[in-house]
Amino acid sequence: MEAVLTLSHAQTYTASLRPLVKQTPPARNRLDDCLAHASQRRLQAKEFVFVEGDPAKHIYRIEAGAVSLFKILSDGRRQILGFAYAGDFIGLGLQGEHIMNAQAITGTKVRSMPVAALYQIATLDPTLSFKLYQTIAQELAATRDLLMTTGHRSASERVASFLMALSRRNERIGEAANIVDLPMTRTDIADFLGLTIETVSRTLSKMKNQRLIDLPQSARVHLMDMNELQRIAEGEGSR
Amino acid sequence: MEAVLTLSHAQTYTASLRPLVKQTPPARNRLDDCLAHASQRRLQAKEFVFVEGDPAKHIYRIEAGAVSLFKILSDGRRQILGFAYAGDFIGLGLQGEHIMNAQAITGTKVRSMPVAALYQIATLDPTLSFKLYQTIAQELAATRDLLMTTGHRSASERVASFLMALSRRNERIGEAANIVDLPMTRTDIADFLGLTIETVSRTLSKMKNQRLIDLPQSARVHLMDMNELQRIAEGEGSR
DNA sequence: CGCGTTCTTGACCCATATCAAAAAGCGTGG
DNA sequence: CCACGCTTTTTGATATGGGTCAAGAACGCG
Repeated sequence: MEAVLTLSHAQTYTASLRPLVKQTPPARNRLDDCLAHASQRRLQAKEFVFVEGDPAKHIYRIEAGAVSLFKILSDGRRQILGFAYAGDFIGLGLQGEHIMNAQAITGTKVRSMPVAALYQIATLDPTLSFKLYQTIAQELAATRDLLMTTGHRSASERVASFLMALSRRNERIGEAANIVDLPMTRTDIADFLGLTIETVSRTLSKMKNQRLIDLPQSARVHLMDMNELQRIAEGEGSR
Repeated sequence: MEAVLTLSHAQTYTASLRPLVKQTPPARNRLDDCLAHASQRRLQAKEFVFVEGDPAKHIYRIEAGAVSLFKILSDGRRQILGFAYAGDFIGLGLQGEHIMNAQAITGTKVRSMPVAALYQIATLDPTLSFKLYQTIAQELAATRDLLMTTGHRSASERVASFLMALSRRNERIGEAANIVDLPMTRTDIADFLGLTIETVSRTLSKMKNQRLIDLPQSARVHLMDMNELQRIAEGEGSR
């Protein structure tokens, strides 16, 4: 438990910093201004945006691609805490060090700005502080959701709730709710949901056989029966 | 994911609002003043301090006893998110509704003050806002810890890390690190760690047989080999 | 002392992990 | 365009940790 404030990313699971951007036009403009001048970086899959222990001097906005956020346990096991996509902010640490790793899962573009600049904007626009507060509260809620998901649920429930979360995200950004892309590997999904890759794969295959989903490619899922998937995600399935 | 700020408790696992109280004498005094006048409530075991959905109008400081904080899944399963003990604050919701339940696990005394009063104190002492921010950041870290614990770990690892967390808390408040009280039931521990009561019980019995702990009473644990327990907690045990 | 609750222990079973190998993608270079 | 090798995914066979069901034992508590 670090003493300093370590809000260290703005995004897990389904949450997003988007509300911040939407709800405060002045801050949004200043942020965008700042980010427009900010340096852009291109990353290949598997490159790191930042690593646990790095000084948290910048925040990053993902322009394109996707990033996984994870911690490594002392025995080498990995827990992915969330995925961040285009439009999301990550690395929102106000001081100290990053307390997790951020790694591109596909080709990714990010823009970065110094945390100090964010501070300054927050000074100019006091509501931004509150928005930051909201963001971390949202993130806490997302982490709790994940905890509930991995704590007691079966493999089918976990996978179904993962797919439905991605579907809801698509809906939110105006894309087809019934077609879900999986830019992350099976290993990433497994480490997020607390399963093994084999179980993730088997569970998806089983859902395919049950005509709940289709898998035209391994990185693309068609949700055929979203009602049933939702029921399974909520634990009302075969249990 | 609620839109409003829903910092809804100040305490999970090992974290505590104590730093806030320690580090800001002016706020501390005002808080204490306010709490001294505040109404006290006595609760028996199993009585609720507040329930999910209640309007979050007050914050509570636990004067004596212990409280569990939990959410109920749609299928009835329960996830305990943390335990709060004397000195801890709970129900720190700034607006909206409580997003979890708080239930006494033993006879408990709490004092409450209106959230509005907290607001006022925060206005007088701007550092309090930052402390609140710290508190929620700390809670996020605690929730992530719990996620790491329940996500991938074996029963022994979970139980060991639970015991060591309680031991560290004892150390922090100046009590014997090697004697741990378990005011909560096995069911509570199980719902916290994502196990069943039988597995919790068996794991404790196994540790007793291995002379890692002693169980003079079911609610009291003597940590006989804290080094080994720590190793197990970190996943370096029999794995 | 007796009754209800909680805890412990035992026997069995099942979901998921583990180990292993085949199949499917996918980029590279000819 | 195909062939090659590497990585990722899928599928199969088996093992096992913890869940489930059941029955005692211990512990309050009136």
